[in-house]
Amino acid sequence: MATKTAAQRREQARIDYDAFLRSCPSHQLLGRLSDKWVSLVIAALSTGPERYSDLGRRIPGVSPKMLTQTVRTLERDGIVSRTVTPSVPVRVDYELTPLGRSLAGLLTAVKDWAETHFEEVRTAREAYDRENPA
Amino acid sequence: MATKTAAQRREQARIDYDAFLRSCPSHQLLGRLSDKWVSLVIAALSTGPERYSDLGRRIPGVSPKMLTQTVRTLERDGIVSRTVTPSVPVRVDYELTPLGRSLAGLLTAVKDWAETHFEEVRTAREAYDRENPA
DNA sequence: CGGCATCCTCGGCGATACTG
DNA sequence: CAGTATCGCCGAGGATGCCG
Repeated sequence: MATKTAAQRREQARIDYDAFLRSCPSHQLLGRLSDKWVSLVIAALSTGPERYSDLGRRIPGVSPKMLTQTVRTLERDGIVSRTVTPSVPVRVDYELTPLGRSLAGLLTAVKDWAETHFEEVRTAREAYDRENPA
Repeated sequence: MATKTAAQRREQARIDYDAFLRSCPSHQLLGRLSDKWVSLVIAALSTGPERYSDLGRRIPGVSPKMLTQTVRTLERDGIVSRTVTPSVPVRVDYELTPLGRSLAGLLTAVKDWAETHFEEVRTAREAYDRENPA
């Protein structure tokens, strides 16, 4: 068939989107921040440096794998720094870089927003659920 | 065996985490915002009301399903409003509520941060990749 | 046009076990 | 202690088709 299917058109859109992402820094970083654990790790580090296992304990439900993965990408992006102390046993500390601290400030603002407006959201949800009974 | 395995301990942690989430509004909303499309939809609406299909076009790569899903939860949370004009064909407009607009301001701040600091991030990535080949 | 139900895939993530 | 390697599952999300 000569005419494109909806799927083909959307795939084209995906390609365009990738190109768009490559040329659009902000969306790239925005996407990174949308990761479930990223905000939690940054929040956990915003009060000061933390060891690997302490981090794991402060973020309930995270697996070692995801913790490492998250912390790695954040290190790569220059958001956190990783310090290895070659004692026995080894000790590894993670800490927000200045860059990371500036970002943490913004996330804190979002968190504060969530706290102040949660009541409104809850009310809105209840109203919505009342009007749209399952 | 009487002693708990690591998995059991983490599952317990998950349960604790769920309870924590239920009692901790900010993390609940934070989680919601971590959704990939949420920030994009809010960003797309921050410049003004938009029709359903226009939204879809302004957010490359989104499927109708996800667009609807995202926009629904945002409506439920009182972040966006949905206006149906029962003409033929139907016309549906989405718009940020005042609540949504206050949130959009914060997300814009994050976006601005991303734009200002993207160079630093890029540099950090290159340095990291140079030191950690493959 | 806008939207929902259904099916199906595919990769993210958790569990487990092993190393420096 | 701080990871890495491997496997397997499950559910988010894309494709498709049908309604108001």
